Amino acid sequence: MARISKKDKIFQAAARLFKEFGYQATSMRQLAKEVGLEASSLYSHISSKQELLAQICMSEANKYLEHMNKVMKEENDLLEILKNMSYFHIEVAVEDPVSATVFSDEWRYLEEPTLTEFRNIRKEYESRILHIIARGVNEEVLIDRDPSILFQTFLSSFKWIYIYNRPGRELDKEVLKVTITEVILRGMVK
Amino acid sequence: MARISKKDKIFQAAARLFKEFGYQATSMRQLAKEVGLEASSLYSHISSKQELLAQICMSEANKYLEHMNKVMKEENDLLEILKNMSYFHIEVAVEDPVSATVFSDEWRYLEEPTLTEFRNIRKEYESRILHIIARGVNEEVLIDRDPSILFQTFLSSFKWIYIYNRPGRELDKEVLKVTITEVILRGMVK
DNA sequence: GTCTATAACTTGATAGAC
DNA sequence: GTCTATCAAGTTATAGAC
Repeated sequence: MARISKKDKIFQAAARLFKEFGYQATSMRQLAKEVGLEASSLYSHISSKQELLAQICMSEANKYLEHMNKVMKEENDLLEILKNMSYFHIEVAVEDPVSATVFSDEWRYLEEPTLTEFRNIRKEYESRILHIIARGVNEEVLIDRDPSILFQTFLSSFKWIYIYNRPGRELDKEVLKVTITEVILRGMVK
Repeated sequence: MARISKKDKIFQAAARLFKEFGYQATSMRQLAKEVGLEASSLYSHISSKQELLAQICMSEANKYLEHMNKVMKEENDLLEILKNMSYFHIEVAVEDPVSATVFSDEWRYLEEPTLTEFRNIRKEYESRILHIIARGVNEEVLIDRDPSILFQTFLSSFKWIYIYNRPGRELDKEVLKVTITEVILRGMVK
């Protein structure tokens, strides 16, 4: 007996294809072939192609926000929070590169109302990191530069991992965590 | 009399649409409307949709490689080369965000043989930067960490600019250059 | 060079037999 | 739940009148 349902299989295959070819370039027929069905049979399990993208993006977005909530409750030290966020981003990028890529690159093909919902969650998440960085600048823990620029540079440090880290040239997760976090924090810390 | 040809207008509009909606999601009808023509009339100026993407990506790729060639001839100091590369990436991202986005995000929809050609140019470009960083590690100018990770983190520092820097919230180009370059070099330099 | 008309095909999704 | 058959709409690109 299969431990994962056919519906889950479809979602996993969809994420894989959305990552490899992009949402727009992935057809339902292609997805069906991937899970051993005819295209029409997919609609016994899901309601639309858009539903696939929506669920992948929203569950990923919530994952980041939930982790943030947890960290902010448990940790007060500014640099520890940033370090933790860095580690978490790298952890997700290495452990679930497929969902992370779709979340990062394909969300723009979300339709309303999911698009707005997604944007709101991401904005909430990002504004909290920005706020932490701005605090770091104020408290003279971080260098005295525009917090928005520091924030964007910080976040962009993680965005190459899920693309680069493909089978055959895997980088060690712990080395990635330590190295990237070291570089970006050394760059920003006073 | 128009200073730019209709063909150039088409290419500019195509880049704008490819950036905003993605290559796959942009139709020739949409592009035609943008330049005030019927879709079929576009084919008096260009031979295919693919040609539009190919020219945008290849000319952008060559731009980076040419600049690299120039810098490597004029400059020997390792840190000066990295600083120059950083400035150049930021310059391009601010001055021509449209082409830079298409180059960065839409190249994967290139078809053969252009896809291979594009990959080769990019690989050549990247391997030279990687080589410089590896030299920096060897000569103990940069921190003793995996050069590939330093390289990818370096390059990713610039990838948010053309997305973020939209009309209405422009960041000052010189401030961007100084700040991002400072952060990434402080992080990597011993 | 631009148009209308259309060819040739792919798309997401549905109807209904089994 | 899965299939075959199909729909309606969209796609890139071409043919040929003007």
